[in-house]
Amino acid sequence: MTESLDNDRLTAWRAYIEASQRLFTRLEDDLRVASGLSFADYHVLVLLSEVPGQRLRMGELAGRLVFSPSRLTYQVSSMQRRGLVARQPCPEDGRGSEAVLTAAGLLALREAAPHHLHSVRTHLMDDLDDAEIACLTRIFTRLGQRLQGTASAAPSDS
Amino acid sequence: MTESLDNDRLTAWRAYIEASQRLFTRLEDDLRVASGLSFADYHVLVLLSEVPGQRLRMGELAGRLVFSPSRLTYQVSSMQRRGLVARQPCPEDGRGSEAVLTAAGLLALREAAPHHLHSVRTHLMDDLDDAEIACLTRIFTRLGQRLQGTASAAPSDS
DNA sequence: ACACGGTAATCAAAATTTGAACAACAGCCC
DNA sequence: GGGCTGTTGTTCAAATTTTGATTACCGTGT
Repeated sequence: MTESLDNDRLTAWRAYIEASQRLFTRLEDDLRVASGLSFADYHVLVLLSEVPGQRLRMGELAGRLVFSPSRLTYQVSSMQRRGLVARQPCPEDGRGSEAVLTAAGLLALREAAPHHLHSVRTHLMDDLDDAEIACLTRIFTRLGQRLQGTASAAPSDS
Repeated sequence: MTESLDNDRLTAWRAYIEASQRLFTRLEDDLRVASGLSFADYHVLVLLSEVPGQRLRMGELAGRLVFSPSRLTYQVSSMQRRGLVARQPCPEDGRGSEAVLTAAGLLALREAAPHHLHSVRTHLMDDLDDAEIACLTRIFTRLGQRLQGTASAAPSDS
């Protein structure tokens, strides 16, 4: 039973995974140097800034960040300590709580965004032509949607 | 000076990063369930298995894995405990040491590979047509090469 | 041979992440 | 209302990762 990928696909896979690893590392370094934020910090700020009321339920936030619940708790606590977000009990559901963007958080985001976007352009986007952008978008949009639904762990057979 | 990405590029960037995050998480889960190996374990085994003598210097290995030196030390120690690799002093350079693939390690790789490749196919590759494969390869091969050389942290201006 | 500046890897302590167990609450059936 | 059962978040301990020294060794110059 040939479970292996053909050569072209294997090549694609390896290139993708290694370059992505390098890219993420590089972007995170740049971001930390420029603004003292981690990638996760930045991502939280972006998500909160884009939603009406600048607030999000913990679970919702965890889902979008692809974070485990306890990791999110830690992340938000850390940002709370630094004044970037506040934590408030959820009005509609007494169990829940929501993270709210603070003025300081918004400021930090405004401050960091130009550097970060510049970094993304420099390391990735400026090197891609329009066709490649389109291709990238198509592939990963589809992939993202497909991975949303399915549950984890589908061992091939055995 | 508009440092922001145009809309198409921003969309591409977001799709890419979120889907990649999800994909890596999923693949790692699958791999762990199927064979008890972490992604890093697997990657180490692959790299070692492909090189003549099945051995690699610590630094070389760290470079390819995009790991910090001390993380690699920990990783290799862990695999050594489980018998997947051995650690040997480097003949040519008394400072160095090299990780060597053991029989058990090779076996573990042979055992895990079909599951993992199946997983990669299922979650990513089977959904891509030939043009997309080609595009993916082109983009990330180029990116990987470009990121090899450059040093980190290039703050935009300030 | 001996000291010097530089590199490879490890070690110890601090920070982060995971996974299991837990507390507080919602929604529902009786 | 009172008792289940499933959610939502948090907490705690253990495992992992990072950071900053520290050790051992190379190559060079004296």
